[in-house]
Amino acid sequence: MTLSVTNTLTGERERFEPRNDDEVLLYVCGLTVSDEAHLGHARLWLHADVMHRWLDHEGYDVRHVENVTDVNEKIVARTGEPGVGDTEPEVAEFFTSTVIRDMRGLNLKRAEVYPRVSEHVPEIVDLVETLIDRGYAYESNGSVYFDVTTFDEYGKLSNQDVESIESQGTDVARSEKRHPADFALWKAGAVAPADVAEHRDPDLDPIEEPGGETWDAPWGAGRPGWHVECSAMSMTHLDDTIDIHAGGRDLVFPHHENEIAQSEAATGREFARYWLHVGLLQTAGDKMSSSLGNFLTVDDALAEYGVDVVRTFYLATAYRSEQTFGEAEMQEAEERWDRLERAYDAAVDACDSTDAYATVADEDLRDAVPEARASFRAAMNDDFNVREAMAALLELGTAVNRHLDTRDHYDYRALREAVETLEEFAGDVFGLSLGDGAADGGDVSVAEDLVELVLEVREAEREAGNYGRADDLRDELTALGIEVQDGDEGPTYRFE
RNA sequence: GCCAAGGUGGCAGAGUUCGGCCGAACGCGUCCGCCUGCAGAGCGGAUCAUCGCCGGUUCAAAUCCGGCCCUUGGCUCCA
Repeated sequence: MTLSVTNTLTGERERFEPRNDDEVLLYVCGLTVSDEAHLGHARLWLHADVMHRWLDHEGYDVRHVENVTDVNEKIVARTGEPGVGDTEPEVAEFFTSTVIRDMRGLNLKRAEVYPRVSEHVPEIVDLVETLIDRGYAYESNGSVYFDVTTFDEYGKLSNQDVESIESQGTDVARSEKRHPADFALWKAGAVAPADVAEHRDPDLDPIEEPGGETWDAPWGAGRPGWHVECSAMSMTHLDDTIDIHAGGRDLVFPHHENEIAQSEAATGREFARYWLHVGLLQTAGDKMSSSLGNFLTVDDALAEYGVDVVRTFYLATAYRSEQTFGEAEMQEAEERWDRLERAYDAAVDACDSTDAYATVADEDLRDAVPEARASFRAAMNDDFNVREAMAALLELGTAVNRHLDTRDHYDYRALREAVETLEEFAGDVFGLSLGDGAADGGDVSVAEDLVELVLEVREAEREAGNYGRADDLRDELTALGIEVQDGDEGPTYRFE
């Protein structure tokens, strides 16, 4: 069973064959740290994370690099905001710290490195010089532009002709360019007040002076253009040619198109073998976007739903499709996650119970485990079809529940294999926290003792026929986030 | 206008790469049954889809071909 992926470059599903048999170079286009991350950004992170985890699981050594763009007009636009920072580096550092907090909160596997643009200016300057030397770029008025007419394959990623691409940039920039589709590799000087005005909070004082960091270059002081960073950092930290370059679908043009042009023009080699693009998160018809103001931050979402529900939400849709965010969708995610976790918990409890016998065999459950494993692997290898893979896990959960429901004595071996399968796939590959649901803060053991004490009292009331009192106790526990379930062998409970 | 991605049941959303296992998955919702003092969870069952429209190819199409309609994204900062 081999992995196949949908490559934007060819528009087709292709068998995934990395440059080296056992190593995958993965570059993820990270975000510009000019604001807190929202659920749209997190969707890319989650899918990149699951890809990383799956490749890991399949035995590849994954070298994952994810950039942090800390040089940008929008960051300059926020300088002087109370509590954020006075300079471009301060603002960038502030939001970078929130991004790292969010990534941890989402239980993402760490990338090998999170390179910052501000620390790679020398590499960027080298790249620009190379492009000028090789005749692909030209200096104009202190800025440097990539000449799209010199790169025959320009437009190959987004399937466009150079002539059909409308001109980019401001009037000033256009006047400096030879071809309207040429794009900036280096911008002369600091950021002009006019360039930040549209990003500036109208309640704050407008920025009057040119701002932001500048660096010296052979063409004079200035700032990197907004596409070179990824080329330079990808080649610096990985290689001239990498295996997977992932990003949001909105980056196909111009960002990724320009990355290909500048990288391949500079090295003469293929820049990335597989281009994977994650569909955008929609909210009620529109994409979720900072500029539209219709977003929920990662931090708020984690506080409201918890990491497992948020991850399960993303696992409900294949990465390349668009996904809709809404209250109903989050509730469904909660149900799905609860269902999976309950089945897992039930299987663990059954394994530990005295009804689990080594001599009992349930062929249905024994068959269900390898079936689930095979389905999961097939789904993941089919362009990371996470929803299909989750379906396999949920079906295994149903098989476990059915076994527990219909048998007096449990098949220990089959249950143990089911538990291990869920831990391996739902836990390691999907990054869900099975088995440690109550482990987030507080003195859990005391809490458990107290709950059990309350339940003992409640049982006494039930036996005495005082159901009203018993129901009150249950309601109060529910209000505290403790779900009580009465079964044949007394009550069980779990923390929400 | 140009480029791209989509249009599948009440919702959400797989399946389209390699046509038949799709009489359409998983889940949510609704209804019934089992279980239960009740509830919940679980299990069983039911409900619910002429797979955007029209035409074509084929023994066979959600899946291939052609045309059309609609939605979203990109072409300006954007994951």
